[in-house]
Amino acid sequence: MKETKLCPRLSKAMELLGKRWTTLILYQLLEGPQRFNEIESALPVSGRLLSERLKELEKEGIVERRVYSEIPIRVEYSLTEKGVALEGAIREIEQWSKDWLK
Amino acid sequence: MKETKLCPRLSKAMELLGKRWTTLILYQLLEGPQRFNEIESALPVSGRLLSERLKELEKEGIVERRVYSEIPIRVEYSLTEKGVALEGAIREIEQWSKDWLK
DNA sequence: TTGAAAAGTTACTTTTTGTAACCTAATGAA
DNA sequence: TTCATTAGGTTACAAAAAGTAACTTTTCAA
Repeated sequence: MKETKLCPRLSKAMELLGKRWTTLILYQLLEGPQRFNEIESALPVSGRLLSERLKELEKEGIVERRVYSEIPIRVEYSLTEKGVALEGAIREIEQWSKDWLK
Repeated sequence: MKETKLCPRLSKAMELLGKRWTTLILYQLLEGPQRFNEIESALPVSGRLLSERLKELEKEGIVERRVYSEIPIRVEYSLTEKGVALEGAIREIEQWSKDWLK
């Protein structure tokens, strides 16, 4: 990879948000905490990638994973404060898509 | 690919913006019209992908390509009205990255 | 004893990316 | 004349990421 004059934080942000499915997963979580299968059903993403993305987002402190030891087990994902802070950006994209696409 | 209840326009928006480099290229073009090599130097993206992305963005009416028949040839890329309309979203991401990353 | 549900994981194939070399045309230097 | 440079790409090939489907584990209910 080349060197760049680009702001490293924006660059990092785009490495996260610019990954396939990531922003749609966050959009989905804006609705409130959701279980793995709920997210999987709401989006055309496979379990493999959903699992991978949620792990990345958890590692970055954007999403929180909470396990409820019920039977059968229940796992809920929700946005952290850092994740909720992305709502403005996501809503802007949503609005743009309404104004300018098709 | 599975069926989904997801808004097809947001989905389409993320298919575009969620592609690697796309948003950084648009961010770069917010500075004003720029030549191919300028963009290539500003970002850690290769000529192959820059060319591919610019073509996609042009096809979507987000970026405009203008050729000046000088010697050597000059080609400038700029945002269309549709492209400029993304500024709000991009600035939100930029601000979030400043507030929350590292 | 068979089946179902939740939350993943594994194995394998297809697409995308990354990297580097190459192309064309014009100009200018040695 | 031959070589090098500039601009704006394209090609070929290897490496990484994504898509798909089958499989796993635990627990309970039929």
